[in-house]
Amino acid sequence: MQGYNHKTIEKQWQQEWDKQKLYQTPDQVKGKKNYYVLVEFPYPSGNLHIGHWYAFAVPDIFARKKRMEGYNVLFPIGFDSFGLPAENAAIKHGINPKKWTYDNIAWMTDQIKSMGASFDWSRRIAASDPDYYKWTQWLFLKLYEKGLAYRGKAIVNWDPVDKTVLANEQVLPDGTAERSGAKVEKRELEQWFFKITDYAERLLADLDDLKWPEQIKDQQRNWIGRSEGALLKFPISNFQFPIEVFTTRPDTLFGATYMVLAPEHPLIANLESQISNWKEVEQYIEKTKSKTELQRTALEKDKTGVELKGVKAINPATKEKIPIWIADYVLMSYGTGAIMAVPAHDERDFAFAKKFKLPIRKVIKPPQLTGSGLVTDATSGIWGVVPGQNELEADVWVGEGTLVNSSDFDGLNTVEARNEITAKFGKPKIQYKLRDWLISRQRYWGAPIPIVYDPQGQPHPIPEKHLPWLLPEEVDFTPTGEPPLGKSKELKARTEKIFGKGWRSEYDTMDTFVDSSWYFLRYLDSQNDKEFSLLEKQKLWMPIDRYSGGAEHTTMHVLYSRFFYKALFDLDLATHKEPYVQRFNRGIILGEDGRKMSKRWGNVVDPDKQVAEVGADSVRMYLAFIGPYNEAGAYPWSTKGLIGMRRFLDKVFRFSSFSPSPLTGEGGRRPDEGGSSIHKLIKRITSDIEAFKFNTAIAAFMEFLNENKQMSKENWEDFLRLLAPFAPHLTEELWRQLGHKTSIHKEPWPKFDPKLVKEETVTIAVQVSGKLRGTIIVDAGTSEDKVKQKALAEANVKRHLEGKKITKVIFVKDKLINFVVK
RNA sequence: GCCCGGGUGGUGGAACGGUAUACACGACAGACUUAAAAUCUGUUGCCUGCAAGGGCUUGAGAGUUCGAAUCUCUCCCCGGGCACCA
Repeated sequence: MQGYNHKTIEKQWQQEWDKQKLYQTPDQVKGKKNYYVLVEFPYPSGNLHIGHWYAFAVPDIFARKKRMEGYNVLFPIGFDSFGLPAENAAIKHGINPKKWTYDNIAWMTDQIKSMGASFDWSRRIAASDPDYYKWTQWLFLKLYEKGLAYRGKAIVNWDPVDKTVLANEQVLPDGTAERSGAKVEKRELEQWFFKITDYAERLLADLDDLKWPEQIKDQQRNWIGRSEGALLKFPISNFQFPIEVFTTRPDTLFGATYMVLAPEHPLIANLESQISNWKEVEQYIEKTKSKTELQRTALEKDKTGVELKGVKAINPATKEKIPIWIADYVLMSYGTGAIMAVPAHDERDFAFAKKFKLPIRKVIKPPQLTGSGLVTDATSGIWGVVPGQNELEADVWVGEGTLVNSSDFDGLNTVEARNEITAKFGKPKIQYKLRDWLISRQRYWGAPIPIVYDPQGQPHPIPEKHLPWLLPEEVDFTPTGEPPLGKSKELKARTEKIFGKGWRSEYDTMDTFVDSSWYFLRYLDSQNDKEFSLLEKQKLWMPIDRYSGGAEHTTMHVLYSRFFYKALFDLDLATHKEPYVQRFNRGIILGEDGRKMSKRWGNVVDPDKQVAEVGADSVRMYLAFIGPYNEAGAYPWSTKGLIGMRRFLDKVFRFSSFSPSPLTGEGGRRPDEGGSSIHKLIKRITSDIEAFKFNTAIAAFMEFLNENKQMSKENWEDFLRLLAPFAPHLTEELWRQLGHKTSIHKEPWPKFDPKLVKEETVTIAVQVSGKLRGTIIVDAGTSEDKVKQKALAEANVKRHLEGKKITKVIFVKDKLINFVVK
């Protein structure tokens, strides 16, 4: 028997750790600093995926190492257990979503426990527990009081066959419903929003101080999408209200030759009596409504639009009357829903102007042409295209330059002109792409929004004493057009009993991103039924030291939870400005064929099966070895590689059996004579784990074992301590075999002696004109002169220096010597 | 189109501007075995040479430097995010 029996070992030690409550984390331990390691809590989909292992078992290495270093480490776990799949299972198979969810949680809990991760299960939470969502509702009410939760109209996807609202993912690219196949319509419904846009500036500015990977910060910046520009007003002839536009290029105002309104723009209806082609306009608006967001944007450059005939706008700078169009390339949801079109300096406006033969006027001279003498004359046909003659080849210049055809502003550069034109014709405005967070879901399996409506339809918050506002249990899921909660007799009776006849509860539930926006605070005080998370406890743990999760959550979950936390901070319900000190996005594990794991490809790796074959320690370590964990790469699974890792652990196991028994003193190992090598290993492992570079740490273990055929008991014990976070079961077993009565996981992290880390001898590269011609071995710290002497004595170096003159010698201590020759 | 990452052996990947290809997988050869598996040992970037050695090599091309996978510029390709955002 060459290998070890992982089945017995792993089960035995997991039970033992559980019995000893080894990973239960007290709020405070005297003399220990608190350290919070967080992984995103999983959705209880029903079965553990290899990705879950990657997400939990690898950061566990880090958590364990921190614990051994003497920190009081919180490494909690829970379930993000509200959401659509439970409800789909209910509709499809008639299973109760609650039963489905909690069965999954029970099953997955066992699966997660098989990892041997050091989670503190005593703090476990589940978003769908009334104990939990009570506080989700309570926090909603806090935001509502603060004016950060409001009701507004929003357009939703409506399935006319199933008579239900669909999530965007349930609408196929061709605009039909995934389930019913019906053509999805748009409906405007009253929805609840969180005012995340109020925090746009802080969400953006505070990124600067975070020590996160720039990539993640950039993605958030992009998503927030800050633009500086101006609001400008264009009067409409014979009409009292002007059209207001947002533009980032007020400097091009003199080139605005027409205007475009989004088809949904409210002004259009007010202008009906003046519009001579109203029928055509109406048709266009109808057509726009029937398009899905995807269809509307998929058409890309092929622009459509209709002129509002009979009305004109006035360019405030040139006083010219310019036509007004409506077109769906202008979005109601950004800026003011209207634009001034400057076809000479905007590619979209240019394409539109060409198609509909609208005038193009150049007002910016590109810097390249300055002084070239090529183009100076506005009548030459190259500068400033006369209305009606825009078929002439004319290019778009969207860059900076010098103003022309702009009356008093001629000659100014675009940057100056932006300020001056804004000052004269409008006012500065900062615009964000970020929209308010729509949290209403016309769904069952979520936290009910704690709002009731009086008989007049006015919303009222549900008083705190009625929380949790329970999700009704017996609900009919047959899609009928009525929201599931609207069909609950119990909910109706409950509402009327508490609030009075004619009152009704809100039927929508909250987006699950609300649940996950504060879960990390509940772990700190998971049993508290008086507070969502005691501030005193938050002070002990927040902010989170390391947060590791999927790259797909960068712009949604991470941004939402930052917003939530900031809002709580403003309400004195949180202790810091930012929740996460460090955030890492992990990569993904691909199938053995290099494709994304999918039933379709038959390349799904089942972790349970792998664990049964080679054990949890091998799976953990293989995943840690597959690539750098601090980069969000995509790594293909390799069963051969996994077996290779098992081979390494078997080697560790066999190595141990040669060690001297503390009882008998027998064993084939001599005391380590060098004594320094383990110190180098300690140094490497320590810094690699800290940097989340588990792959190179494991390589270091392998090298060490390859190089050291024998080892002192002390060094061997240090080796096991270092390996303990990676292979917690095997190291525990070997540790106990050495006679120790307490767990290796309670051992202190080995320390290295800086003096012993230094190499005694070093290999120095000898180069001639930058090319390697030999190596010499010298004592560390040998002076330039001595190295030079020895290097020049090398035969091969001599040969290359033959007949050449050394013009320069570059010496890098303990590294290299380079003779530059002529 | 815009914003980020990347491009290194047959494969996953290592390399503070200083000996490129650590570690692992795979492959090949040998030992053990009746045999296979397992294990152990050795070889393994490419070209050339009996050997010592020499030449080439980090997507392509240029530049900076005594010295570049690493820094700069141009281009090509791959991945991720955003996208008619005015």
